[in-house]
Amino acid sequence: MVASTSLNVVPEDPTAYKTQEYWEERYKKEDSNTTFDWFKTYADLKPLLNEAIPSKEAKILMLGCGNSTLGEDMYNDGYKNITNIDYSKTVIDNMKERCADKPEMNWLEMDIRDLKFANESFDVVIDKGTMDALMCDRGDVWDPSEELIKDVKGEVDEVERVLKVGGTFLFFSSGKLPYAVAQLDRISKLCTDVNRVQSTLKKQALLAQSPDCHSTLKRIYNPHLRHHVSAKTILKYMQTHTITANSSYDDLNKLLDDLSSRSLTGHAACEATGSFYLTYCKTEEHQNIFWRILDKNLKMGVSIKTICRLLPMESMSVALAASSASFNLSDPWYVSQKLDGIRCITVIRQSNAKEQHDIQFYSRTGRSFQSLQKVKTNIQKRLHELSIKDDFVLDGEVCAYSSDMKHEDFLKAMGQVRRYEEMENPIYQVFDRIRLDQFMQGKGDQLFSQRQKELESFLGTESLPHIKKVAQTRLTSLEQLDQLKKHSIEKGWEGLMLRKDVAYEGKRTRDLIKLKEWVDAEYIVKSIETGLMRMPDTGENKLVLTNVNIEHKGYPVGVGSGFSMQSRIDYAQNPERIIGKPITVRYFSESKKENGAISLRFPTVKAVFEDGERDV
DNA sequence: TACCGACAGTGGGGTCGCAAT
DNA sequence: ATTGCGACCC
DNA sequence: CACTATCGGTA
Repeated sequence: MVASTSLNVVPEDPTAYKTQEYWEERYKKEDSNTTFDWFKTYADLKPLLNEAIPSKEAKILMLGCGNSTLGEDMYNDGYKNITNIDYSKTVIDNMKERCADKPEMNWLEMDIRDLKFANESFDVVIDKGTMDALMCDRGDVWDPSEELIKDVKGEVDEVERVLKVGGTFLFFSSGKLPYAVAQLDRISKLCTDVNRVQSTLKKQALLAQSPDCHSTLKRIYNPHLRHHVSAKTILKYMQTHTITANSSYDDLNKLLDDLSSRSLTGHAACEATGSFYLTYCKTEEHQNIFWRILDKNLKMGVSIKTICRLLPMESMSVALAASSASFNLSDPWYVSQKLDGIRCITVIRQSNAKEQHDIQFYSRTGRSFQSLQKVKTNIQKRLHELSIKDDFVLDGEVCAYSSDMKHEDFLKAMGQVRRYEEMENPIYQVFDRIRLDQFMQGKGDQLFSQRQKELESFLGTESLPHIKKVAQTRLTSLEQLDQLKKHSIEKGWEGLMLRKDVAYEGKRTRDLIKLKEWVDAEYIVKSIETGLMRMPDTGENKLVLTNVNIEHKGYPVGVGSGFSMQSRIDYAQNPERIIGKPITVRYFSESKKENGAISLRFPTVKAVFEDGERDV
């Protein structure tokens, strides 16, 4: 006998499985010796059947037998009294012939919704995958059509009628959910499991145990694949537009890919996403997980770092400074100006193709900058002059300057660096040079002083346009540091950077320290805002204070950083304990927008004075 | 045991691109 | 031309 | 950017 390979018999339209025409055609085309089983063979089911049908003498009715071997296998197992029905004449004829050596078996052409048997004439009725075929309605198994309900009810009613009192209906279903629902279901369950455990090791173990979810997890946590639309936007859109539950997507990942690649934007994105939601998210569980996936926020205490350990993916990490630390002067330290610009990592690859070098600029988080053509041209020129062989990375800050060229203008830099057009007058202030392989590894072997020498030799003695080396001062005494601090304030610098003379490390480290002057001031809390936050200990969401609103020189400023979780909870429950009360806010400086509006840069709460007592 | 680095998750001001209005 | 949102700089 | 809180390994 030949087992049919499903490929050549799978219909283009899956709803065909419920039609008589499809099966008749299929059985006609196939060799009469072909067998086909949707799922599970007799060997799988034997223990179950033996338990459910203890008597070999039982009178058995097989609904929609098709060319399955189930009937024959049962016969060979001792169940002789089997009546097989199917609504395809072809298959019944074929089967009669095939089982000519099994005289006790009956083969009848019949519709399962209209049985021609007397009431109470069978001990056992078996349906294996037949109702599944009946239910092959495209899309929505949770909102079936009238017709489907009628068909299913027809079968069940008939079974009930022909079964003896106390008889058995054995119903085998593949229970297959639409693929997208199964995807959501898997992730949702994994998510609740992972959220429940606190230990990061246990979280990792659980994630490792669900390989089915890995492809989706990988794309959700990939920081370079953004969805460009949020749950909030879709929900809002659905309130003002009618969306039908007939999604053309059957794979969650495909929808997300189309959102990421901007194949879907604007209303089309809302339409497709909303439709997917209505089609597949029928339970609260599935709805929740869908929004979380869309927002790339699974809320289970796992983020990119943990996912990367399990499912390695390309990510860039750079050296970052700690905000303050005690440092031992016996170690060699270098001091330099802290520049108020935008971090820029330049990757320089010496391509084999003669004259051209590959030069790419990246932000601190690995997004590439396209606006630094002027810097690129000058690096290119320098590379020509030197004919350097190895690949390396320049690390520095892209700055824009005020008209007098005395101060960095951060907002001006922001307005130009991340655009597609060329930046007018970028000044790339370089403070480090790392060999590419070491940068990629996030760990090097050259000391900072050695890297500085290489940087100097690359940049040369005469100054290049648009590129400068940041001046480093070797620190010899604490008095010198105080002097430098004073100098920094006089010059109006953002602050100072302290560097230990150590090997490169692509992470936040205390070998690199930033020193800034902060301003403390008191304000009256005008109002508060509340929202949901995930409690780090339990993983539950609670209503808490998210931020307070104050007024600085008549302009509104929000402050949200600095509160402990407990005080957030307390103030959300008792707003009167903070509204109208004075608070201490620490900030870096005032900020001025083009329209003259004033605000505060990096504001944080330091103290709350509720009726004389201080608390945060 | 007490400390500390790595992670996750929360908040601020401000700018751009993009699509809708 | 303006508005609102998402993403991403600090 | 600043900040809080937790886990898990190390001093």
